[in-house]
Amino acid sequence: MTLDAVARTAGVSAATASRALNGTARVREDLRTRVLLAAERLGYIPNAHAQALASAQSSVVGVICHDVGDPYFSAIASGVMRAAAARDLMVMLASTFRAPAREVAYVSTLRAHRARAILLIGSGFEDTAWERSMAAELGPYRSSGGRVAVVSRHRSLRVDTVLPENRAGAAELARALIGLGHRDFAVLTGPPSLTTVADRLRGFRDALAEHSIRLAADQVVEGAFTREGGYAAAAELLARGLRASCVFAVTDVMAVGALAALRESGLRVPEDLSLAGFDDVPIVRDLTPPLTTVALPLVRMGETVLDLALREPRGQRSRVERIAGEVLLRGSTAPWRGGTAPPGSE
Amino acid sequence: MTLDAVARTAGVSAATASRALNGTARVREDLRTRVLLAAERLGYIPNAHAQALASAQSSVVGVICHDVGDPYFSAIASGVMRAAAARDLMVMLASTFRAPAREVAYVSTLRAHRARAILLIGSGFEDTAWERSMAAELGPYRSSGGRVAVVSRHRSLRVDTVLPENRAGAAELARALIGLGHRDFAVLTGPPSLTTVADRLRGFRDALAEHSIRLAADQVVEGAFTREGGYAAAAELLARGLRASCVFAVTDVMAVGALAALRESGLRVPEDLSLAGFDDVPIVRDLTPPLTTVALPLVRMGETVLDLALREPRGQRSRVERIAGEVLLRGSTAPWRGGTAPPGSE
DNA sequence: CTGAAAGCGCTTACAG
DNA sequence: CTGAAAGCGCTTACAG
Repeated sequence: MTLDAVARTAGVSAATASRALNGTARVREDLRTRVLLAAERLGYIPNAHAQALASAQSSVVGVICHDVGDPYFSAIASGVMRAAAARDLMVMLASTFRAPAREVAYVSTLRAHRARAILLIGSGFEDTAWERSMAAELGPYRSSGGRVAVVSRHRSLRVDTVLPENRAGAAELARALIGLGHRDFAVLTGPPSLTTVADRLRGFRDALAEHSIRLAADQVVEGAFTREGGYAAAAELLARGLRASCVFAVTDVMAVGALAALRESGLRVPEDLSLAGFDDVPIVRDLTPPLTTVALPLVRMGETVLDLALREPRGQRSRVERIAGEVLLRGSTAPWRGGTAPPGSE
Repeated sequence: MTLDAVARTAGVSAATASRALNGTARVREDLRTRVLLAAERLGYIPNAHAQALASAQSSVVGVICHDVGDPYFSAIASGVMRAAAARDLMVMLASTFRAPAREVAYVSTLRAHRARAILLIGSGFEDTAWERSMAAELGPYRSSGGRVAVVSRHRSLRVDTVLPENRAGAAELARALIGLGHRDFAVLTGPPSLTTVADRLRGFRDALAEHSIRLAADQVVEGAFTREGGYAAAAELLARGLRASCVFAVTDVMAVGALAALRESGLRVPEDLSLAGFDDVPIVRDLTPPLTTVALPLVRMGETVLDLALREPRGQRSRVERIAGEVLLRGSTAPWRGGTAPPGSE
């Protein structure tokens, strides 16, 4: 079924059929009707590739995340999908399974598909080699009209960014925890090359420093950015000898794993140990106890990043949409030792 | 950057350049090298649309699910992504947000994109009108070489299917629960037009009937297929007057909502009431108590459905890959009233 | 408003 | 093994 066939059975030229079907130009009413009818009758479906080739623009946007199976990305992706549907765009989704090289390769593939926009979800890497090759892909893409937007800080990419305030959020969380009376902390952290990890750790540390609290080196344990990573990190922390009354896992997903590990070792949360995460992925409010965390509006961030990518740029500068995190004190954190905490928090 | 430009700077014809780049035919070694070098130097990226148009085949597969934000779909999608990556295929993902009409529309769009395969994830609808329009899309697509595969039962679609044994799984769960001594059950169910809901409900009911247990009409409450749906359904059940010692939510996601509602009303799980779900989505083992459920290998199902779609069909018959569910008795279900249950289960 | 024609960037018989 | 040429199925100036 081609346009030509439709045109022929409608008794018009392909040009007219195209215009009638797409509404790109005025077409005499009766011709229009005939074309539409013919298309309907023949079950005509346009060839998106031919359209893209002829018009030099496609209706797909590319989204690259680390793993759709992770609730953080799945929530953001959900927001992107919603925004894409509203604009009649299709989404090409790629999971890198956390391999930076694959991320670059996917950008290249997305360029081949002439994606109207490319969205990088998920933390950037503080890795010069990676940045260089990523920039090498993104540069030509953008100068040929492609739009790029990212979620999270990507150091030198200079692209439109939806920027969760990781540092401020972690700092505020730390202050709230201090407000509960805690003075000894441990941190379960992720791969240090991820900007998200670096920022959260730094914010947390800075806020502790405000109160002259130091984070002992052996109380900071690194793990993979997954539930299993959180589990292993917590186990390692216990093996090293826990000297904290409160543990901060830099993501909720890690916190979930940590909770399991702590439980298995016989520790009660929050009675023996408080635990906090970051992100507020959908499930953590349903844990027992519900997890204290820094809430990010993940779905909205997904909508925003697509909007940002597609919105007409006004100048040279890349735009940054800051997203504040909201500290949610829930059941997984308790006042220290039965509550010597001051009433007003902080 | 076009193929022609590469060919020209390499001093060969476009045909040769194409063959060298794609490895589709033998090319004299020195020419091949020159082409590859030229492409590299020019930063050549092929136009996937032109390739698809000229070769009449694309390298994308389409996936339609209800909502990527839901852990069930996100896990399956993760499996699809992995399988797609292994085959160097890109995935076009669509979320219908549970609107059947949108599902049909997406199939049409995917046809326009000449997707090599279309995967329908998520339950079918027992709705004749829907089936008719879906079949009207799928038929022409398949006879023009498109592959289709689905997860879950889609009544009359006659396509390759990854079929979780919902009925058998729910029946086995019921037997295990009866084995714990329970005799009074309530069910939190989803939209009855979904085949998944119908099958699970039926399997559960049938197994109860084997033991002459009837499910009272007012103890079966319908809710949306979401956490909120489960929450509301549980609340409604309580409002009607709970007369069960064990509640079965037809999906884990609903069970999570139900657990919250039960808790809020002051009921303890499993001391006052046992609760079970279905699917074993990643989080439920981390709930407190961990949820009893029927485990489905979701990620593997995602891999399987893509493999199935792409595997060369051998005959006319559609293939069915049955997936057994494994009953996992965890902490959310307890023996009835302190355990009159027989030792061996069942 | 309508149509003939060129062109989008590739691939692939078809000759050589 | 290599190249000239046709063709994939559209869109869109350009005339009329």
